[in-house]
Amino acid sequence: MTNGDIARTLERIALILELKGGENPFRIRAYERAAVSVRNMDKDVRSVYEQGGTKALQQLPSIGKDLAEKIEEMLKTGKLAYLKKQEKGIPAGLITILDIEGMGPKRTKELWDEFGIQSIDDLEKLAQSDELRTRKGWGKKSAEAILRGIAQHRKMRGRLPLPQAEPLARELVRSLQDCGHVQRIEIAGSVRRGKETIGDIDILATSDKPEEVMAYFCTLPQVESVTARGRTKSTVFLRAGMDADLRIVEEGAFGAALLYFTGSKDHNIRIRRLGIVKKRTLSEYGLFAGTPKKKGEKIAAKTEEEVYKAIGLPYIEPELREDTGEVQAAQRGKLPTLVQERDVIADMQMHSVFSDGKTSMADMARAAKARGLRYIAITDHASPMGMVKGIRNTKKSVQTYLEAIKKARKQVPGIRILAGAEVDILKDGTLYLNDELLRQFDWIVATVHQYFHEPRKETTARMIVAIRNPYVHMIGHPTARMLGKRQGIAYDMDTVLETARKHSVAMELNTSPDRLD
DNA sequence: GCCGTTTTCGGCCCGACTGTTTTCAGTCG
Ligand SMILES: Nc1nc2c(ncn2[C@H]2C[C@H](O)[C@@H](COP(=O)(O)OP(=O)(O)OP(=O)(O)O)O2)c(=O)[nH]1
Ligand SMILES: [Mg+2]
Ligand SMILES: [Mg+2]
Ligand SMILES: [Zn+2]
Repeated sequence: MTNGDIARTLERIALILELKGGENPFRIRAYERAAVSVRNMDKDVRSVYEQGGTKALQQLPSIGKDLAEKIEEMLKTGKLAYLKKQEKGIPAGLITILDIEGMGPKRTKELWDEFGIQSIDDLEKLAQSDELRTRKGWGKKSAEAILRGIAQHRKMRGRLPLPQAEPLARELVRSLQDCGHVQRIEIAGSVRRGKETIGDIDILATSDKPEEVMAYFCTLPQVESVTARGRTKSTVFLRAGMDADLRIVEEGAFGAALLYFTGSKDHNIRIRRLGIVKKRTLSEYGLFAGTPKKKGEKIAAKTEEEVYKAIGLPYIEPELREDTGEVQAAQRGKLPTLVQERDVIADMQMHSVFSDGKTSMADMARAAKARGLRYIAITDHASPMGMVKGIRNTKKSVQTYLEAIKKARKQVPGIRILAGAEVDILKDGTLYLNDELLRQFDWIVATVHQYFHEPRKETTARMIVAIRNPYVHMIGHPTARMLGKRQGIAYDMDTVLETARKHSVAMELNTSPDRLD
């Protein structure tokens, strides 16, 4: 079980407890929080457990004694008796109904109890029939909303990788700017936080004519259907197969609203609790004295910095706002400095037309020089896989490649060009190129391109063998994952990182949009 | 179920939109 598997199991427990009803909502929330915590954690839960047992698990945020034991059971057996027990009597399809917009646990349970629906298809038939309307509280519009929700669900593409979602968000912003009544406008939510995958697009704006902008938003050509439309907030379903939310606020509350709408939800809750401690209330409208019911004067709202400052925190970068310890770090003045684009002084992973690249070595060197990079490494593929063009495991092939690099150096003076290669790590951890060939390079990037599903222990050993190879300088795209397509390979990351540190081998932070590895 | 400048019990974020509601529950951000 990976962190993701554990998170999904905890989430499932939360959903089932909600569906059954009568459960303490805060207990349900505890399962949800734990799921988010495990999913966002930079540590591998299995490694934590193997090193420190349930005691160590309990040190993890939102994991206490009970959940530590449940996680232990999951890691040991791959199953969880508690979930099995709770699941009894709950049809599997029932939980999928919760994916329909507007169908929460209460309404789903009601229709299950009253009409015996067990799946989205059952729900659809019910909403199309006259039967539903016989029940108090379920009118014509309710049935329509259900059918709309089901139609959206069937076209929904699920969480999209950031590089696919961000252009959609930018396009929406451009469209809204054309409306003429938009003053400020920002992308918020998970896109602004730079999350790897995006559930929906969130946009915040100010306007002199909010109603008109909302009407404009809901009738954009990108919009397939409208889920909710109010004065300050609307939700639409895009033809692209994803939701978009627009929030419009007063100029004077833009900072507080941006803070709220950027999230994450758990970050919001964390900083709102800091407010409560000081007898203050934080919402998207600002930081106020008093409680929600007895709200006093406004203390801060204009900018995010101002709001953070008023609750005693320095500005926290959106990328850090996941409630993974950033608030505590901020309180202690220990926030990390994030890498900026201007920090990049070299490109150590570049593919030319010699393998799967689209550009010549010389053209890339020129472009790098123009961007002010100090040096680059050409790292064409060296892979045994037939379909990958590139460097072969022969003296002649390597010679041809190195000569091409030499030629590029002559063509583009004024930037250092390292002779590198991205060499496949074979099943046993050895490299595709033999040592005699490897030693002719300046820079060796070792990467996994096959045998993705080997057992964890073997993969850990395989990575260690690769790192110990004296010719290897860097492990490229360390987990080999592809966002939305392929899970990363599983190994004991802590042990591998420790080995890499010991041997001074770099771990690449691969920023290819579909890897973010 | 978790957690602690409210420390081991008693809280747990705050507000918008929808529908059929005569006063608010459910769902969602
Ligand atoms: N205070 C508070 N804020 C919330 C809550 N739910 C959502 N938000 C805020 C923070 C979120 O980042 C923002 C947008 O909500 P989304 O549901 O779109 O979440 P987000 O964009 O973070 O992730 P996503 O990729 O869309 O799943 O709204 C909540 O329950 N409480
Ligand atoms: Mg979102
Ligand atoms: Mg949203
Ligand atoms: Zn690769």
